Amino acid sequence: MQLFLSKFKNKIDQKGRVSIPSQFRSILFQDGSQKMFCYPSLDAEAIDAGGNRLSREIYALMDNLDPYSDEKDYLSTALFGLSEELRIDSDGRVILSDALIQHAQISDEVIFVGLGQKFQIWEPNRFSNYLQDAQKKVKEQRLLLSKKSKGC
Amino acid sequence: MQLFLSKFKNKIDQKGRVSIPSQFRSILFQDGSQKMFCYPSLDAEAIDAGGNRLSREIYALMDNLDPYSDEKDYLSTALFGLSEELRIDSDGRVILSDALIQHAQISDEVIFVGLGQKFQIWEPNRFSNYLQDAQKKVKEQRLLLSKKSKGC
DNA sequence: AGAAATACCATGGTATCCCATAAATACCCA
DNA sequence: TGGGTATTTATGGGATACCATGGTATTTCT
Repeated sequence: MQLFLSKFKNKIDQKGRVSIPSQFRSILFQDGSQKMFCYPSLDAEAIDAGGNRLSREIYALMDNLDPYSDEKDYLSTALFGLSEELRIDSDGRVILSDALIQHAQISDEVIFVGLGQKFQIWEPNRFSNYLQDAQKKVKEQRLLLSKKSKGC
Repeated sequence: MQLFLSKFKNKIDQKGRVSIPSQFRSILFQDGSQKMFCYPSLDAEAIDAGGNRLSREIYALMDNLDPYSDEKDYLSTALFGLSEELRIDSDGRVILSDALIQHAQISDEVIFVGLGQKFQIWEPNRFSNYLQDAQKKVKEQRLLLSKKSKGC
């Protein structure tokens, strides 16, 4: 099973096209789709994206919820209502929708960030801010882990 | 199980290629991958690297976290987003990414340092400084210990 | 017809492959 | 054991393939 790893900065051209990094593209093609499944991140100013595995995961998540709960209504709106399957053109590019671009505050450059099962698309400056927070969190987390292991 | 041991100094050529020491390379190939898994060291100006065993260790760490928590988002960004699997070419060389080079302040030479399960890649001067500090600390630690033992 | 989406083509830069060389190491056999 | 030969290894360079990106032409839909 291939994972989305590392990060790549790519440009958006005047037609709104942006190349999917070839490493990510080959993973998408592997699980059969010529599409990129994506939706606005629930808790970040970014776009969540992936292939068939991600969309199946989302479907499964919905199935497990109480059919008549507010939670389900909310999630299905937030995820299904706003999710899209972008066609990947013959040169490996997609065109992000206005809604996605607005959510992530993207202008003319984006960063693709691998998160294992999925990846995110960020406006570069916003991402570097988020990354700083993330690194801080990791160091704290690592302290926790080392304390645990020391626990005599 | 083979361990990464000893240290080796190698050059980075004009194309950015650097040979992985053959001893390390053969260990990497042993566990099946033609890739070198690596990421910026959390607490040093160096690159942490290894093979499949190391990457599996990292992935396992992620699997233990609640899939939809902020914590997991942060960690997967910092770990997956900053990790890379560098392809090892037919001559046993890799090309370090700009991000890794910048983190470790590398110019045209590097030192590979074996750490058992993994190894690190350092800019030579930084490594010798680090080594001196480490040795100093060991001596201080020893003085402390001997004082304590006298105290009884 | 006009606008947007799609297919197709061109290009510069970079990664990858392949080969050459020199130094170091391992090997072998008298 | 010593001396010479073969193999491995690090490194450099040329040729090729790939990739991100920009542009033009063609199709599609309203």
